[in-house]
Amino acid sequence: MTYAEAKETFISTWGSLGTLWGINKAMAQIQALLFISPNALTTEEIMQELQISRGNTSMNVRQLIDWGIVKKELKAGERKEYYSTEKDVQELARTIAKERSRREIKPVIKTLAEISSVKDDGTAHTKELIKQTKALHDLALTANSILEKTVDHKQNWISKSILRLMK
Amino acid sequence: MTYAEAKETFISTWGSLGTLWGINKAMAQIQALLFISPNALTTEEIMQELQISRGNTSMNVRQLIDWGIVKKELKAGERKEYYSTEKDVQELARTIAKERSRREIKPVIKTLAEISSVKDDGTAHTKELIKQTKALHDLALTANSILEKTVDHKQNWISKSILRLMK
DNA sequence: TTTAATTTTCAAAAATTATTGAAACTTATG
DNA sequence: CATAAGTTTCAATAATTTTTGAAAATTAAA
Repeated sequence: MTYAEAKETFISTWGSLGTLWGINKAMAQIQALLFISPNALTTEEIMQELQISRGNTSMNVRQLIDWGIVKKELKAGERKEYYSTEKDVQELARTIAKERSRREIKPVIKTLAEISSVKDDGTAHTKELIKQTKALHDLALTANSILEKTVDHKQNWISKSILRLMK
Repeated sequence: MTYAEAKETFISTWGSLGTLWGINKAMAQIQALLFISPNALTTEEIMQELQISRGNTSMNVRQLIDWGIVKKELKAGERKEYYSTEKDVQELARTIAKERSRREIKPVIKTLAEISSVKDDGTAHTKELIKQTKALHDLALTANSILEKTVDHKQNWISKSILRLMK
């Protein structure tokens, strides 16, 4: 496999994985490109490499910045903006986990709490709804708590010790 | 909140969450409906409750069956098929984790292994590609391993002991 | 200021993904 | 076997999401 092939495969694989997990392809591919690039890139370079429009690049870079995954870099004496992504995989995972928790999981937990406290009118339907949404609420709380602990844990999350504990 | 409102909110919330995570809305909503239903439902009932077509129902129920989340039930003396979903949230989480690992994570790990073993031609670009995809490969392997351990672990995954260990 | 480089916005177009519904298929029953 | 109940398939259509590109906005330098 040549460098060019490896690069293309990586960017396209990352794009597809993103799509599968509800992240748009351009956004995932921009992140992939920055992730393997030794230096920060300009809008022009991103457009060129991924063959996407200026508007698309601008919007998706902004989203990546909103997610806290990409940073703007300004070079002395240059007008253009340069973009770079978080290079440390663990920090990257932490940031993504934190954001998905904040944006998606926490709001669902709140909704589940409301739903599961619906007044019990004694019917089987209502009883089942309460039982099941309570169980889901519990699971979501615990899973989210682990996610958050993981996120705070500065060193070696996904540590060998946890793995050992689970064997 | 009345039962009807709670039910509607649950189904619609679950559908939206699914969409956000790359699962189609109808599929997520069918699962949600079965999840809070005290008894197994027929195609007709699902269509009726969710206001979706027969074809849509058929295809998405099939997908849920493929994922191992929904089971067909046959009632003695009845021609119709009844569908029910896994009711235990932990078992549900395990099944979903296992499937996403098998379908999505493992193939990516394989690709990352291939990419990261590209021949090092000494350029900065190649060196960075190798370094970064290796790191990602490592992370994915560890994360997937935890997922698998979790899945095998019959009792109390996401257990209090792990939580305690991480505090 | 004025000009020019660069980024952002957003309506329109394109691409993708989901849904419908009717025909084809399957299978249990009289 | 013939019929009817029920399920699946899939081409056409609809809905949604993404992308484009040019105009507007912003900002740095002349």
